[in-house]
Amino acid sequence: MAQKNILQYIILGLLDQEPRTGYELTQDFAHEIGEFWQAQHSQIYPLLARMEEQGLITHSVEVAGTKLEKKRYSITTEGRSALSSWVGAPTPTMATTKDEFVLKLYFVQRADDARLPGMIREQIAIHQEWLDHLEARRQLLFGDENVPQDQFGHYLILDHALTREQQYLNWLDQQLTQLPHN
Amino acid sequence: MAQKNILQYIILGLLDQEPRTGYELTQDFAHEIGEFWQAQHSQIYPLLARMEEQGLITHSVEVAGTKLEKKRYSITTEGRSALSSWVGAPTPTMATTKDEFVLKLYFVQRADDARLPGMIREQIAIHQEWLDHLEARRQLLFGDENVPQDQFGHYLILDHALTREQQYLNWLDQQLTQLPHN
DNA sequence: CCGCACATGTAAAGCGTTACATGATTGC
DNA sequence: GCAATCATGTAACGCTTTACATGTGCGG
Repeated sequence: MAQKNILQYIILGLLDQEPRTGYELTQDFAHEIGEFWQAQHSQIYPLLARMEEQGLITHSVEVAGTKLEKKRYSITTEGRSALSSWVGAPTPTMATTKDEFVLKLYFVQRADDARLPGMIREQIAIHQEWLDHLEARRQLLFGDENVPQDQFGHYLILDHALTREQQYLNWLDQQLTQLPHN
Repeated sequence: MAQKNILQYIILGLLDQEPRTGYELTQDFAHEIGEFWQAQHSQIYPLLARMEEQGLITHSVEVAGTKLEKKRYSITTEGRSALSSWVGAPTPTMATTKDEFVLKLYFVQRADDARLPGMIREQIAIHQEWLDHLEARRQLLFGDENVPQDQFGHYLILDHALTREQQYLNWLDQQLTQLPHN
């Protein structure tokens, strides 16, 4: 019910690239993957335990310093097979976007509403900052490379996120300039 | 916690336009607003009761036929004030997107993966259908009108959704043609 | 030695979907 | 009469976020 544990497959995909600790997975969600899926450590740690029970992953313990134990998880054959059938399966459900700002716009009935310019400018600032972050990230990871053979998937989704943000900003700019007496 | 009951404000916004029954609100989510937020009747009816307890809305009973009682809800002064401060408040959180397809792309490491063309074509079909639906909707609601003074918010978010879908489709098309030996 | 990042968990609560449940109205 | 739609609810379950909780390692 609810949704269908997509998070599990994301974790499998990440562990398929290389073994990781729960903490490192959490970082990935905070940075890399965060454009397309969000998850906190409080969701990740219990899920890792459940996935290990199901035989999708295993872990080995690393000791850092003198005491600190890290659990480094890796994907099993069974896990690799589950990942593969997820990727190969049809994806009939569209992306769901929950955009609070756009909803607020819906309830602004009149084009001359005094709040509109401020609301739009606020969003422009937020999305501009995000776009800058994404561009820096692409530069860092791929430089001026055009279409890398390696890490192709990563390149793809960064490109997707960049295109999306650029379009969102364009749209906001356009709406701002088209407002009455502005 | 979790999220901050945005649904509540959407309902207030809809009731601010005109009084509605729970059933009608459910229809609105299935059609109008469904592009931007989803909600089932099982979430709506309990929330209406809670909102009435809080004094944000009230209802009067209509009898259809001989027995069937409908509860028609309307917004109160208090509700109108809550709605207004929501719209006026900053919206610091960006839209969150959950896109299962793009995630799958992330885990396709190589550009020559045999599954890619099929995966992308499937998404093109889905998004094309959605775009057609949105265009029909704009035509129906606004015809060839350019920027309506009335229903401005509705026009805005429809335009936003259209722009977004168009960009998504462009991106998919571009990726498909740029695949190796294709 | 202090602060920040690293590292791993659990608890509580709300959000959201699917399923269960019931009955009335309307048009054919 | 029968089916589709109108109309209103509850229950169960899983997903997601926020908060609570604890301890180690490392660099300045």
